[in-house]
Amino acid sequence: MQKAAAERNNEVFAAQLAPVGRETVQDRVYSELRRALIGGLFEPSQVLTIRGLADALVTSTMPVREALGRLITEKALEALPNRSVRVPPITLARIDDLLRARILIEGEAISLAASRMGPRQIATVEGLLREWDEIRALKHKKDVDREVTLNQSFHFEIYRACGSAVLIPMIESLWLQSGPCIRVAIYAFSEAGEVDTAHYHRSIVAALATQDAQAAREALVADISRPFAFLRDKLQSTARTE
Amino acid sequence: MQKAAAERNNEVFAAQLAPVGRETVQDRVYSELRRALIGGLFEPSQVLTIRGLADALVTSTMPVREALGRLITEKALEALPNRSVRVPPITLARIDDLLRARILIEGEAISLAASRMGPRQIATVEGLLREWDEIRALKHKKDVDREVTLNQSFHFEIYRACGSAVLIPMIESLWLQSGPCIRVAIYAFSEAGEVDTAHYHRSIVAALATQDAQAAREALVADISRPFAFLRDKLQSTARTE
DNA sequence: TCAAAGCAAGTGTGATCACATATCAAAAAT
DNA sequence: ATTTTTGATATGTGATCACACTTGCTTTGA
Repeated sequence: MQKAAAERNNEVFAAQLAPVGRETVQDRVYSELRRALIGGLFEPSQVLTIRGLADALVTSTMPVREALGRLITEKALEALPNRSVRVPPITLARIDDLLRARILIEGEAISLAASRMGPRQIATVEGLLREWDEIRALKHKKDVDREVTLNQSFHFEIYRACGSAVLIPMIESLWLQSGPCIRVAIYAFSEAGEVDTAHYHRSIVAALATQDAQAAREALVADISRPFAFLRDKLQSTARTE
Repeated sequence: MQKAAAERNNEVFAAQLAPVGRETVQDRVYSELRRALIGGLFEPSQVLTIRGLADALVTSTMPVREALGRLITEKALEALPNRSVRVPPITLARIDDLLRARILIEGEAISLAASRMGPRQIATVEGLLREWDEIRALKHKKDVDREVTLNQSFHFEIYRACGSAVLIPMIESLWLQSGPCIRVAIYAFSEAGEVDTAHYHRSIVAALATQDAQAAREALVADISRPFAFLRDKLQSTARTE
């Protein structure tokens, strides 16, 4: 029986075929909504409807409602008593709460990663840094989508190295929750004259290269604290404008 | 318009009617599965089927499949490539991973709670401690379900006081993931002659009463580490027996 | 003129059906 | 006797429908 299976596998391997995968529609909807949320494509407090999203994504309601349910349990979306769902509004208490949790968990993750990243992984994140420099040199602005994606790749490439199957999903949940806030902060940055984001990332990489866990943690804290602090100020000054 | 609403409210309040609530079937299924998972009613590696659960819970498949999807995103259940779902198996790496995350996050939560719990909340958890003593004095054993519930109430009564809407759902997810493991540990305890669990809880309460965050954190770490260490030893000695 | 009732469109929830795939045991072939 | 094939059963996924509830606007009545 095992011999037969091995033979069949050889047929496949000989032909150099890659596994085709079986992603469901629900998975695609879920991924798409995640991407939109982390990228801040939805406004805080925006209400989402099942049929509206199903139309926009060109599917039926079924995959959408299940994806929404999953996002609600991750606190990426919020179920109102009306049974409608919206992206959670930004409050001062919430951004402080989110930042504290991110410092705690992402700090621990990068601290673990510091002693586990080989030259191979260091090189990968350095590559991402260079890519960042390139797109910044070329275009002057407005490629914030690309920047958000690159930032995400940079951080998660590091977190993945921490080797914890428990912490990583939690960090993903935290990013999902801070996504809508962060986008607001990014816009605030670009209209306030941007500070050099890459600088923070470079000091993170420097700390990782020398396996200095404490320095890496501190550099990371500085990196993620900045947009939150910015957003906090902005929120306090505008007071109530909705 | 507001006046009219107020009048209607007065009618209701006069009659002393409580809001009736609108819990959906899906919510009930979800809660029930959560309870079962945290209580360790499912075996690690056990496969769950939608139709099987729907029959057991006397509903249709629809609420069950959505509840399962939510539990999968919380890592309380695991989606196999077959598209079937099972409760995650126990491995040494996983219990170490879970324990580390729980120490990190629950430690932070209790540390925050230490400075926020008033005499009111302290009294509540002391009440839970007394309740524990009572059921231990009466029955000699085998009320492990009651004990599990009481343990859960004790911890979450404290965590709720930390005031973080971000950390608490994460802790719930961690309990969901460690539930199946813990039950194994509890059985191991009862056959190995039980150590006094209440002792650890009492030192937690003592630390909280004096608002000593560091002591509370240490006592908590000792409390939650114990079953994991026990389970770890058991797993290593039995080596492979499945 | 304004509040209350009524009506209509929109929305979430749960049930049921159709279909593709997985699983497993029995039968057939080597 | 072992392996392959085959067929029956079980299971997850997505579509569609019926129903209840919400919401906002229009109409009615004072």
